[in-house]
Amino acid sequence: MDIYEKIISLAKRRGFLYPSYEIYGGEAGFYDYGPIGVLMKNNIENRWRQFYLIKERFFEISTPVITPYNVLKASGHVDEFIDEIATCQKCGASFKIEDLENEHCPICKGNVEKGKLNLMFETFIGAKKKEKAFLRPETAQGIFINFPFLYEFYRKKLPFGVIQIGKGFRNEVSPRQGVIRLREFSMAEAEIFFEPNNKKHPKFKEMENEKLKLITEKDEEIFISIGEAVNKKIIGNEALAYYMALTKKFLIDVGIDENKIRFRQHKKDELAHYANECWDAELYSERFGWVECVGIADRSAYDLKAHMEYTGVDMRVFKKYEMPKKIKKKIIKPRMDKIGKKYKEKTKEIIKKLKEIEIKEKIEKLRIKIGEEEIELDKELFEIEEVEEVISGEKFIPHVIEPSYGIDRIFYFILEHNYKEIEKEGEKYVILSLPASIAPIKVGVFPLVNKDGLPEIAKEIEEDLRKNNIIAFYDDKGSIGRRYARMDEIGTPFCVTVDYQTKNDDTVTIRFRDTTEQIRIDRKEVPTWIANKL
RNA sequence: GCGGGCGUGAUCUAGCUGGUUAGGAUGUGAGCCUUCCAAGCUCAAUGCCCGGGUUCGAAUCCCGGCGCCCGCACCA
Repeated sequence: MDIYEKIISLAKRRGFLYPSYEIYGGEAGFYDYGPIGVLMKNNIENRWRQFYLIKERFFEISTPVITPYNVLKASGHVDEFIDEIATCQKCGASFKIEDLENEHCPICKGNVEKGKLNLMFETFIGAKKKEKAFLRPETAQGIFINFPFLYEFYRKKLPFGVIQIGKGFRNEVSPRQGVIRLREFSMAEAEIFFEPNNKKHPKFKEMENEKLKLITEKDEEIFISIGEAVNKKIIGNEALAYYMALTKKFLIDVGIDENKIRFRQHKKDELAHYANECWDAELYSERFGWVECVGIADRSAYDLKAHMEYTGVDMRVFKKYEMPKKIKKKIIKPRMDKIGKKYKEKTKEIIKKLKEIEIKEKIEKLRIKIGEEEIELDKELFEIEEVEEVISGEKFIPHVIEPSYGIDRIFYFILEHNYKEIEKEGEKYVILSLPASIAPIKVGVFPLVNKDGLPEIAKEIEEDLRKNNIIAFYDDKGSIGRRYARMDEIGTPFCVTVDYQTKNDDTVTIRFRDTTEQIRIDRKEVPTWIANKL
């Protein structure tokens, strides 16, 4: 059995993960989180909030999974997600149609069959009059389309960030490798809006010495501080670099092995349609090699611009100059009475066109195009006037930096990186060395033996811990060693044991998962002691 | 999606050249025992992925589906 098989087996046996719909034969690309798995997944997401909501001061929103057609048409997903593919009927190989030179398979010259590959799940809104829709392929669009509200909420100041944790859906061609490639998955995304020419982060100074292992676009591997990487223009801007370093900190915090993290830059041809620079945090698996778990992308103005063009809603922000600029310019003042009389219903269109024309020199005649028709305006139909205009600022579409985390993959890697097998009296013994903050169950509470009032005291302690919002687990089955082993296997960091000494001096032992060492403390201090370790 | 391998209680597996009640280990439950690391004893529950075919008879052979794994393709 290799590490992946061991983990999947453990995960199923101990209630972390179950294959979805198993009694119906299973469904590829879907996994259920069991009782222990949900506790751990929630802990990962809450640690993520600790970083982004608490420390970065971003607010979280929650938007629908079902997304109308137009939204994803505008964002480019409808066109970019539905690939035209060709499949060879002879050898079975598939190609993108644009890679095909003629109607024959480039490998075996067999005939090809053309078809569509739809990566988004389709659905419909409404029972009678059906509007086409999709399950969202990313949570980000929900944030972008709320930009005008959010900009108002943040009192019209850049930069600001908005986060969302939720489900995303991609109808993968062939999902495999368990929770690594799912059709329905959890993602945690932050969208941070910047002025296009000022992608600096206020806390960059604190982070600039953080070192990252980078694989650049040219496939060079370097170990470099983010400060230096930005200086040398290896990473495009401070904001990207900051969130890369923050991502590393987060991953280590939730239990990822520091030596198994690297950041790989997307090459030009693998960039998503919306991104102009992207770094993936990749984690190393003994089974799968390096796997992308976080994408940190500079999406530029792509999304806001797309929604603005599609809906006509202004997604621009206004920035005041420090000193208002005064400029002189010539404008066209149309003689409305004359134009109206001459062109009647076309007047509106003509005025609109005139506003777009820039005047530099004196002119006698104006030529404009309305549809196919060319119209010439004589000089008695307009006047040229020189005016002084005060411009107090400018409007622009903000740029977006987006760290996007695949929660399920991180979940798997935490298990893999913390899975330890040791020998204990000749037998295989499994310990999951999860960080206390991530551990599904925080503390096991046991009576040393099942008599003489010890179980009652242990139950009181468990109750006491739960009153303090600590997930504690009471167990009196089997021997004490077996109970410790059960807790070690699901990563419970501490076990409290009530013994005969407890009856004399009201102290209990606390046993540490990774060292099996024990200390003795007053039983009343147990909840506070545990809480301080989480 | 194509090709190959595989599918036995919750887990790991024996059986698979067709033939009694499908065997073991781990785990689980009940009870006994037990003064700190998967001890022991007694008892119990839980299984041949689904469907069709061949046959007197299928876990076993054949076909289809589903799932898992590997390779190719795909992974915005």
